[in-house]
Amino acid sequence: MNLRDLRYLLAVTEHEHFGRAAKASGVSQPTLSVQIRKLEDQLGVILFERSSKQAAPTAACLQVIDHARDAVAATEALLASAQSLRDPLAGRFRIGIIPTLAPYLLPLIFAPLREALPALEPEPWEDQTDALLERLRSHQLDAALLATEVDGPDLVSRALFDEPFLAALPPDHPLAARATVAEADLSQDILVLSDGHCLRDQAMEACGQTAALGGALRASSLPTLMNMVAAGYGTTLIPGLAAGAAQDAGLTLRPLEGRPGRTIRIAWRAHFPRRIAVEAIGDVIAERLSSFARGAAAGAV
Amino acid sequence: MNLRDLRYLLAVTEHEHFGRAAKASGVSQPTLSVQIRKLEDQLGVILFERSSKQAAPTAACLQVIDHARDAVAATEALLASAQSLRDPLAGRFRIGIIPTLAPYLLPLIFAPLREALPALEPEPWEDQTDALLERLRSHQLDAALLATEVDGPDLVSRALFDEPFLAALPPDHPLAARATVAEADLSQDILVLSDGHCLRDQAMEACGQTAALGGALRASSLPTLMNMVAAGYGTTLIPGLAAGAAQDAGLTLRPLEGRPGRTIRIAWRAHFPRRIAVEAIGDVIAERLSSFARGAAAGAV
DNA sequence: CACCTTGATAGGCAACGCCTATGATGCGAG
DNA sequence: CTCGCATCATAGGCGTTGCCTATCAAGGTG
Repeated sequence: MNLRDLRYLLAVTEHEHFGRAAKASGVSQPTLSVQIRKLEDQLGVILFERSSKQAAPTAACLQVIDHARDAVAATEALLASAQSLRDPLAGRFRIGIIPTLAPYLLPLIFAPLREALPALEPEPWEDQTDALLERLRSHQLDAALLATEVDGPDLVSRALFDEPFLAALPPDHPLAARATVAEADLSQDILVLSDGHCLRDQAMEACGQTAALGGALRASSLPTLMNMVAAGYGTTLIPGLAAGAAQDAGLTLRPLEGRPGRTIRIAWRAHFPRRIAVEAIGDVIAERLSSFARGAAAGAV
Repeated sequence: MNLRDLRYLLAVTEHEHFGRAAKASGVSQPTLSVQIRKLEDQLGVILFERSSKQAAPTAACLQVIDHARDAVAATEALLASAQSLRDPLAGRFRIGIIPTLAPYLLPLIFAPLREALPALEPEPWEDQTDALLERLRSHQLDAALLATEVDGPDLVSRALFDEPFLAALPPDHPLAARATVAEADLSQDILVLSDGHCLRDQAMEACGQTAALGGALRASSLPTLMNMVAAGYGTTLIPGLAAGAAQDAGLTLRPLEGRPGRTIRIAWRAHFPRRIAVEAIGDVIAERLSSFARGAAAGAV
């Protein structure tokens, strides 16, 4: 059975006339006769009572036609639904973002995203790198903004911008007197985030593996960490985009010698079909952050 | 777009795997690949994210698939509905019956009909001949039991049995003394039915056109007519099947000389597709009434 | 590095749907 | 009563489509 046949059935039922139904369906009358006849054979039921005047739907036809209408309506709804999904730059887009980036990046890119991709409905999802990768691989996310390279061959990524690290100090800390700070100097009393944050690993790598082992306090979030530094418990290393928040928290910031930092990347599944949307989002973020990267580089000199 | 494609879509979505979906659909994997690809082109939407491991439905696919399910379900409902309508001897059968026949015939044929055609659901409709013919022509009836020939070429009929007329008299009527009655004798004080009843015309024809002109009383139904006769207002002519009811009403019945009567026919549209059901019903009625016809003939001797 | 699995592609074949032309039937007007 | 005009059905030819098998390309795994 074919949807075309059901449309023919609806047409003949509506017109009660093969010729007019054929014209309305855009086919010839014999075509309609043959197809309706086939349908009748398949169903084992006479659908129309033919006479030289008209083709009257039988009771069986009237009982069957509601289902035909349902089927045709469903396929038309399907088509309409597909129509609205055609634009890869439109619709829901679930994007994961790591916690040390989300609160500082999202406010910067919301407006540009809305302007560049007005039909896109980004749904941010904040979690740590491993969780994001798992959700990405299980199709629960469309893309993710990370500060690390992605492994496996099933995922690919593209660098969007470099985010320098800054030394964050209590205002009365000895290092606050310097214009720039060496990473090694921080390692003495550096505080880091709790397990799972990529920033924790990056900070420890930048300042030497043994750093922070003495610190029993491990903040579960960047704001917490900044408050702990402000309270004088030690120093830390913060990503550049959090500079404003750090200053609001009363921290003193200093560029790091050698300008260490992390690269923010957008990652997606290699076979993800809306790659166009991924690239477009990447473009918007890279464009928006290009001035930031330059400014940070300038400030570090 | 084709229903087959929608089934393929459902299969791949269910299995998330082209090979297994192909096997489940009873086609080869390339067939499925090509058809799904075509569907994607038609819809302008990527439905599956292919990898070497699996074919994961995209968000667009998941949004579209409900409609596909609806369409497939509707066509299956259609098929099931048609299945149940396949037997022309099953289901509703709207049969018109004239009022001077219905109350006396129906009790006789209900049981035989039920036995011979257990799946048939007869729906009797009682009305006068003209109304029945109109409803028959407008497809509001499937067949009609009449006492007249049908005109036009769009209707056909088949005789089922002959129903003799009987003279119905008040017990104290002079004619009640005779064993048989001549029609001409009745015309003096015959009472007839109101306009529209074919029995009225037949009675008047049997007894001469001018008969009953003097009678201002024209009963609207046969029971009324019989009661009027019983009350002594005159005589009448009743169809044989009503004999029992007439006797119950206290009338004296006498055979008519020359054994006039009417032929009960079943009529239907020439193109009516359930002719088999019509014939089957006709067979049952003719069979049931064959003994009656013989008995009536015997009684008239 | 070979092998296995995945989905995609190519070529050939049969079936199907469509067309035009024609037939059969019924109805109405002259 | 017959001719003409409707109706729907049938026949033959043609192009498209869907399907198959065989093969390819890519990824992952021993």
